[in-house]
Amino acid sequence: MPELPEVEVVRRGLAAHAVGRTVAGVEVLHPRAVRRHTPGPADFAARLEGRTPTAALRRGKYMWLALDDGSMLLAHLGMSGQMLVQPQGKPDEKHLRVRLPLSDGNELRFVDQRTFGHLMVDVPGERADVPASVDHIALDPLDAEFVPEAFVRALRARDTEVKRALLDQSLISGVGNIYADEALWRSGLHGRRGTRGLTRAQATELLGHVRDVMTEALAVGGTTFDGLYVNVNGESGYFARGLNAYGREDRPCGRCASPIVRESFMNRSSFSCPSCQRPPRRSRTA
DNA sequence: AGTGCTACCTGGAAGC
DNA sequence: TGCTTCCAGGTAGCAC
Repeated sequence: MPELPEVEVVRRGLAAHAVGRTVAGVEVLHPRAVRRHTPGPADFAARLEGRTPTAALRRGKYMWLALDDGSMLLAHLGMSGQMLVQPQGKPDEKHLRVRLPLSDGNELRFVDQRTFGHLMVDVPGERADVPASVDHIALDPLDAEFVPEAFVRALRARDTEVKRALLDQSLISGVGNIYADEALWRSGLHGRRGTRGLTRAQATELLGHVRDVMTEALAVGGTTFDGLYVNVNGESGYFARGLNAYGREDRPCGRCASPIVRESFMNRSSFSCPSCQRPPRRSRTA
């Protein structure tokens, strides 16, 4: 499940293996992969063919290739998306959705089992260097322009639950279910705590843990791609190690040994320590 | 305006 | 063994 660190690994791979090559062809094998490109697959292909990426950029979980005509190839990996650079002629992956042969003999492949991810050709939005479709996405905590104090202020001004806020990409981007649970565990906060009840110190500490957990995962994830194979695979690397809460139901908390509990939250699972992360005494909305 | 809920999708795991 | 059901979760769009 790609969150910010995994997407950053892929961005680096694209910077190394796609930038500077010209798109020699476009093959959309599954139309759903370009569903956000509203003019359709044929237009998608026409806008890409002959273009040359000049840079690989990212905000939160979105990444894009800046193209030599000022447009952008925007990609979101969704739940299961992968961007691969493979030699042309190598057998197709089972869930190959889009193929982009490049001028150097390799090809960019978008592989996505669950098809929550997508590609589109976009135009610049409010800022010339960010696609219009990414305008509504907040800066991520690893962005040089991210202002911690502004985030802390915005978080405390929200009237919602703290985990919900962490997952809100218009407040802070790049955080998904896994790193939200990990940052909350490190902070000793239950995800159902209200944002209004957080002190400035608590909010600042939480942000610090978000940054730390992402930075640590990036350091591990960075080892998963080598050579021409640019991989983002949620199962590899960071998944196996370093997680203190996510996916650890019934296993002992690393701080107090209480069994980690799983709760349903926003139609997904939340993992927390019942002792270190006390739930709010009453529902926020009660 | 801001918050919250749900559809979208596939295949491996778990249940019977 | 083979079938059915559950589960994973990021995001847009819509309901309230």
